Amino acid sequence: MRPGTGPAAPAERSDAARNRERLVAAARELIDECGAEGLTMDRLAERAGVGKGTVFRRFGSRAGLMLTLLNESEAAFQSRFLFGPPPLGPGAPALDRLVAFGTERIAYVVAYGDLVLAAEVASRGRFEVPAAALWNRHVEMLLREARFGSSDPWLMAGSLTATLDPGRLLHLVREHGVTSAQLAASWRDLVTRVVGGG
Amino acid sequence: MRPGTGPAAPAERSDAARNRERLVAAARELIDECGAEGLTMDRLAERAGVGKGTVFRRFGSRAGLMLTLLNESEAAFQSRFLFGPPPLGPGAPALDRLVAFGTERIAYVVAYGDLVLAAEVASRGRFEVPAAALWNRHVEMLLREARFGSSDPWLMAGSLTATLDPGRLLHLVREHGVTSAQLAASWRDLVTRVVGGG
DNA sequence: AATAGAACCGGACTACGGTCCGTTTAGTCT
DNA sequence: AGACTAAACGGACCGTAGTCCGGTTCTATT
Repeated sequence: MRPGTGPAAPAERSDAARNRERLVAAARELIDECGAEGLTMDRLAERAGVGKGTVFRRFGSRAGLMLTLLNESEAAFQSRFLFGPPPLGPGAPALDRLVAFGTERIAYVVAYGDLVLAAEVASRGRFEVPAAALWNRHVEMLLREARFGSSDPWLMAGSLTATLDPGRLLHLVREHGVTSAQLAASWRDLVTRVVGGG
Repeated sequence: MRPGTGPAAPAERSDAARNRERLVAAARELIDECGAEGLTMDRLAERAGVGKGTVFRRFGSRAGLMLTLLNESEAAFQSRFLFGPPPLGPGAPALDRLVAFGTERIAYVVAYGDLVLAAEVASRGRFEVPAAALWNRHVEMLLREARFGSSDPWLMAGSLTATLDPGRLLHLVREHGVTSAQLAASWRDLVTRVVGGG
């Protein structure tokens, strides 16, 4: 993905770089025009003027493509809760950070909607997304910091993040008219009880 | 699905009934032989000696088929927590019933594994499963009964049941070696804190 | 029993994600 | 420059879920 990341990254070939740019640009166009569900791998290949094999070489799968498209904003979100200002970033009490984490995640999911959904389709991949492991650990750390006693904090963190599942959140918003504010309030309530009850 | 269910159920034609039985039997055979992922709609049609269109007429989709196959055991589970003996059924304190509900659900999901997973693939269908709505209401009722104060009990019930997502549970069991007992303990801890903190 | 029409049947067809492998091309080394 | 190698390329190909429609079979009505 990012050349220069590893110690022995073998330098991306120029034609590959050109095609990657074309593909990403074409993908953004298609999503603007037809929505995320209108983006098929065949159409993308045709639009970008490359073969279908090239698309899969780049991104591995449709989910991988979506992940790439989300990469920027996803990375921004991560650095915000890892290094950013409180209450999301370090410096605030753990409970406040937990509440902020959920609130921001809800806003993120609601904003990017279909894209997030499409990124987690791969039946096997729904829990292999590297970001998911990071969130889990982050929440686990905050639980420990909040003196979360007894029981396995890692499992509890998984339960809490499961609550933020994009499919669920978007379903509630779109089919039941639930607002982001209500979701955030419910999250606050949940984590407050979980942390407070320890 | 079940003839005679509705007030004006137009009586299933005999050939349709015969084919339905053949299909269900063939589906069970195929799952025994190849596992749930080895059951394709084409193979099923061939095995049952009917056309592919017939399969889709009966079940609507692959997820619908899986739901049909699960129907019996699912119905048994439902009647157990609706009418069965305590602590799962009525008669026990709400918190005990909540704990029992999660424990039993976890056991159910781990037992039926792939089948449950296959039943909820349909991206749109993951929350349209009628049973899901029932569980949600059941948990909501128990929360209210436990004097769950402040915040929306329906949303909180949704959060709690999201925790029991089959994909998540099976991932933990299969990829991380978590046991049903650990999952049940985590669930007990979660609901205890949620109810206790109200 | 004959008839009409609804329900059912089958399998060809489409769209899609993903794989494969023979061909081409960008870098590198002499 | 010329040759060599590894990587990238492209599009034919596959398996799958789901749709469609012309032909067939059942059931109700008379």
